[in-house]
Amino acid sequence: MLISTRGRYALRILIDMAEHNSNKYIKLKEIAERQEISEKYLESIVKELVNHHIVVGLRGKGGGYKLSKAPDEINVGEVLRFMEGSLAPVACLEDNSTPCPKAPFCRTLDFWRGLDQIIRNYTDSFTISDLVKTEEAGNDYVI
Amino acid sequence: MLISTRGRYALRILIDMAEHNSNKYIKLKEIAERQEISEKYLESIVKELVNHHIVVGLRGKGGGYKLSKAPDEINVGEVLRFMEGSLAPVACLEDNSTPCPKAPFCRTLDFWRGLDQIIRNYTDSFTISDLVKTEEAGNDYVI
DNA sequence: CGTTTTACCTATTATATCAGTATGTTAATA
DNA sequence: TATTAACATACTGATATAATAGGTAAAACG
Repeated sequence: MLISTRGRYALRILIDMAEHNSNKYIKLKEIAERQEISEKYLESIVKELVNHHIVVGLRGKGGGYKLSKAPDEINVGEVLRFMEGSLAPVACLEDNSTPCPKAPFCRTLDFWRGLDQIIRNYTDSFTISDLVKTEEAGNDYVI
Repeated sequence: MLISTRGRYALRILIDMAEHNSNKYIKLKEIAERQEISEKYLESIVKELVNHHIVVGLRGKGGGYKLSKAPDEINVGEVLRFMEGSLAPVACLEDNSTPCPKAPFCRTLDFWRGLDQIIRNYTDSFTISDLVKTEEAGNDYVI
């Protein structure tokens, strides 16, 4: 049931961009260094964020990436869903899945539907701005 | 985020046993035929159910497996958790995980904790008896 | 007693996905 | 025209999944 690095890193990229948001383009190299993730690997992840119009890229000097909308307009569930392909717990609940012939007799289908729904509701209730550091909240854990 | 066949098949085995519960031992071959799953593969799954005292086995003629407790005493979340190893969405929330040094600054930890919790609450709210066919409910889907 | 039956035990394997690396190309700026 | 940084494509090692194969132990039956 683990969320892969693609989904997790995508959130970290977006949070990083939201926290360093100055309307300028941010180099991927900067993000990679701050987040301690391979720049090359991040490229493949940012590519998807660009394809889904969550961020925009600009090439050349002074280029980089920036958010294409406000952090509170970027839905966490949506991002996770396209980065992971799906968040459904079983294949038959994924989009574009071929209808299961056993569905009419399936004892577990409603259980899985319910699980799928609560995951959907929960993840959809967050935006990137909900995950961004506010004041010094992040240090409350330190004694 | 997919639940593997081990978790799904385990539920199907338990539901099958609950529906054919006559206090007698049921041969794995029967279950394998009804569920259309390889008997050999089911063996490795039932083994875990035996280890966790959910079912008991008896060898020889007239042997097989039966539930070691009533269906309404078998918790779905518990079964899924030990069959899957864990249902946590991120490794740092799994049992016995080494503490993450970044936890104090992690922007996403609370989000993942919340997700883990709703999955836990939901799956723990079901028992096998909730999944068993009641009357002809399973055919309600058929027009 | 010995044959059948069925659970139990220990490898081995094909396939796919994950997580990343490597190398090169295009476009924007200075 | 050189530099910068995004964009594109191909490849790779490791790991997990979903099984299969082949055997051993114990309970019943005749």
